[in-house]
Amino acid sequence: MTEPTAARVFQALADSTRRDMVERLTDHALSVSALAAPYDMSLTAVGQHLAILEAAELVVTQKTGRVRTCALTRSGFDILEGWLKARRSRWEQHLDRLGEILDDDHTF
Amino acid sequence: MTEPTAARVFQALADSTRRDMVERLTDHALSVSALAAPYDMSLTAVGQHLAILEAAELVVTQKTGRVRTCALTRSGFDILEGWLKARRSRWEQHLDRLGEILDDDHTF
DNA sequence: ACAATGATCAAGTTTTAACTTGACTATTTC
DNA sequence: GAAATAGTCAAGTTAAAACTTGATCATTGT
Repeated sequence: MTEPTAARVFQALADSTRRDMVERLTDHALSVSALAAPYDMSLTAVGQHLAILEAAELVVTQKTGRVRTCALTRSGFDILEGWLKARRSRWEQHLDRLGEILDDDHTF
Repeated sequence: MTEPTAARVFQALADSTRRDMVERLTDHALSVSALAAPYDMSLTAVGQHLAILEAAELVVTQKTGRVRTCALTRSGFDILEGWLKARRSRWEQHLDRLGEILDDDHTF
């Protein structure tokens, strides 16, 4: 619902449990309980993580009967990629100037 | 140095001040004071943010005299891109299965 | 019908991250 | 060599995430 800014996506992926959820959802969709199974935390907590992943548009869910099924969705990842590409292209325009200041070959 | 895992990079970029710092460093290298100038916080706080960006290998710094110059560096961004690409490619192998469960065209 | 399952809500606690203060060091500049 | 500038350190506070507990609800299986 809320707009999936880069802020939301980075915040969502900053947590290791949520990154692991994304990891596991990469292979197959899962119910909330199935998603929760490996973690040593309450189902409520998992639901809270899920809400954050949904707000970041990394995950979509759909409730059928009493089961909510969770799957990855594209938009959050697209935002991430867009953010990266934007910075990569701006960086390339300024190589020269940075080179003058830091003659470190790791310089972005 | 600490290894720049995806965890560190996402955590670093989860904070809006740090994202803004990256934003500003995209155009030109800056001293710590210059970097701190726009923010309504102590120089110490800025130094702490900087340390996090360095640990994530998004920024490199170099002290010459009493001035520390900060510039973007490649590795953190490469890790981010690698993480994204890895998930994109694994996702493509499972389109079919997800399609069965959620017939939502937003499905990742 | 009733028990079990899957999930959700409101309201608290705990843990972690962000930020502050005050003192201190090293380099310049006057 | 004194004063201003640039940055750093240790230790504390504040604010924000992460997580819990104890209900509650709707759906499904017996």
